[in-house]
Amino acid sequence: MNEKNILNSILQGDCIKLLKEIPDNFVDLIFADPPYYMQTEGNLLRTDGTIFSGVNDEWDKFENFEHYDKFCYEWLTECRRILKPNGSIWVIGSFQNIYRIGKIMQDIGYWIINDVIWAKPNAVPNFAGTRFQNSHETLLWCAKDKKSKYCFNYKTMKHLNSDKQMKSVWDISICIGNERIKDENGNKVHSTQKPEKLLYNVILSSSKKGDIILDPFFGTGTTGAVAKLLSRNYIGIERETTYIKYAEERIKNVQSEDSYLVSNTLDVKPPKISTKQLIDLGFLKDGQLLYDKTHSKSVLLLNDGKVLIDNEKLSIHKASALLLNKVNNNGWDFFWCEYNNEFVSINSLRYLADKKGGL
Amino acid sequence: MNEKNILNSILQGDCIKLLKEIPDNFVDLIFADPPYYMQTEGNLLRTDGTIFSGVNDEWDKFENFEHYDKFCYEWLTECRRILKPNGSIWVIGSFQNIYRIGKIMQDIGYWIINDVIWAKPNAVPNFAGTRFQNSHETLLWCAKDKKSKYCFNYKTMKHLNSDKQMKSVWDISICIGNERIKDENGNKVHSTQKPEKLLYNVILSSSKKGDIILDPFFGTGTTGAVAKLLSRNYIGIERETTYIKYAEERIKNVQSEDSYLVSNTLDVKPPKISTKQLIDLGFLKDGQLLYDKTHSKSVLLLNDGKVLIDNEKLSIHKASALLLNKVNNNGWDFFWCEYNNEFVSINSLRYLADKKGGL
DNA sequence: CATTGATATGAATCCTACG
DNA sequence: ACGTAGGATTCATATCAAT
Repeated sequence: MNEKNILNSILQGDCIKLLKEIPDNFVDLIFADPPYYMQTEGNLLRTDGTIFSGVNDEWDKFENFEHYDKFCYEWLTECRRILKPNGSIWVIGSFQNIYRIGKIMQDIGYWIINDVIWAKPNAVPNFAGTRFQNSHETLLWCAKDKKSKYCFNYKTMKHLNSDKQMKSVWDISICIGNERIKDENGNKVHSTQKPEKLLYNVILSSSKKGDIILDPFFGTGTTGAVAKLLSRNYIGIERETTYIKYAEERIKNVQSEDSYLVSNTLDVKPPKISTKQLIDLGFLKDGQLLYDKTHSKSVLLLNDGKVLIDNEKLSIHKASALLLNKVNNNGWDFFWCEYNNEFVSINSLRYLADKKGGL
Repeated sequence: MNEKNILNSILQGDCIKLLKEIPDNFVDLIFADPPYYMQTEGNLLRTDGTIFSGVNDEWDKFENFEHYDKFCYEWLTECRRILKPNGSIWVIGSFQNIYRIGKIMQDIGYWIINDVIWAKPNAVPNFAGTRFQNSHETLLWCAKDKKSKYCFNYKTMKHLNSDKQMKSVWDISICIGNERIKDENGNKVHSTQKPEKLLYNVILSSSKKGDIILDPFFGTGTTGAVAKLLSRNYIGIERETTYIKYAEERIKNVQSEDSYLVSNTLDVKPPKISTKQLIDLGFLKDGQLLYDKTHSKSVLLLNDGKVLIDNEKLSIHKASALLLNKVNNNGWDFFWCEYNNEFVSINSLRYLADKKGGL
């Protein structure tokens, strides 16, 4: 398999067979929406007598749990091999299958980072009044192993959530309206198309611009469409010709965004430049005062980059924590100073130094 | 074991050993809050330097998944034996353990009715910003097997939810404030005490007044307290003397409610009396007219309890459906008639006939 | 054009007692 | 076990027709 040619393309054929052809440690992120093995029987009638058209596809039929487990064990094992050491994987499912999936993933060696609940405000009701309305699905987000340094764009997601850290429960509507792909007769092309907002959260939170994202159950290509939107690369695997046809047309029409969200600017680490280096480069001066943002407290900067406070020599971090009556704090955001007649944060001087290539 | 003496008491000792002593098909409902096997290491520090006091109890320690699985397989197997054929079981867990529990339950033969998400509006935040805030736990609600006629008080729960059918996602605050049991030093007695509102939903939805409820991990007795409140019987199993002491004191102080909720009045089936029987008993008369509630449409009642509409002889259900342009409908609620100079629903006549003991 | 109301539909383990 | 008849059940949203 040519490793470059498969980027941003859909491989047609059997999922496990094609996964086996992809090299080790190749992708940054995997999103998998496997068959749920729903085990429904007969028709479900609404109270008005119409038939509810749910999932009745051949691809969702298995003989029993044993066969389903074996299938999942195999594709999940291949996915783990393909995943880069610091990559991560999302798998979506419902109560019919997700407990089997989760147990298998833990056994294989995946490390669960979160289980995320997709809460649907407009889920299908329970027509017969026989149980609680099943109004959610579950996503498992896992690292390749416990030690892996997976990607999580914490600040980006916090920013998207009104500056509160994002929770493990996501309220997202099901895929309906214009977003739902229909054929020439107006029938839905895929019985389980996922909403783009769901993939938007998944991809934006756990990958970087330019990353490679694999979807082994590509369907009508929601993963590919959102990957392109967010300037990530995708690899799709899908068996059905019809799904592929609609997916390709759909992705072709997507325009890539270019925004601070796409680049995860909020989560990009600041340049690694120390206070000592800022002194050496002339952005700070030995003996000057550093202030808090309100200009009400000050400390003295020493020539080794530490600061003097209450006759103690401390790092900017410990000093700011002391002033805030905390144990730890980020001094880069706390301390401000005069620079070229402006009052700026010392953190901004790091970006300035980095930009000027003084290092 | 004396079967009557264990009602509304706490059995002290090893969970599996004590479960083995309980007879087959003995309880109506089980609520289980087993150890989660959290696998946490070291201390978690808040940014203010204080230590977050999570679960660090001996009872949550296991050597590995294999040991944990074996433990769960055993207590879940005993619970299934103890459950009445139409009984059901709730198990609560988090992502660390619930996937193992769910898979084991399916393998044993339990049939998942719902998985319910307990969404916590006031969950512990993620202090390190390394993942999504883990703001939910998962409950598995299962029948003894696929064919079992489990109890679900659909209308009661719908009533509690502003007359919309209750969803699989429940917003409930974690157990804090006065509800949280503290020792004489003000420290929490149990590290994972569950909120009573959670047990209230569990017990009210899936049991009847007077039922027997078993909790094999009784802790400080939330299940017992809510069972007593709702006039159900409980059996607790707990190893720790301290927990038992607080649980007994707590339950002693609970006053049983007596309300239509406790009795699940909304879900009590109406008396099984047919229209034919109502005619025979004199509550309805052959040849009289039945109307819709607005008195705008009428059908003729025949001597066999069926009605005449458009020259067709139909059951009250099919006739009402026809008038509503539906396939099925409940005729008892649809049709009204004159009775003792009052305009009443024919359903109310069933209750009247039942009350008068005419049958 | 704005508003109202009828209709359609979505990953669903969707009835029960009796003969 | 299986068929049959009786009886009990739906929420949010999009679309489109009607006013």
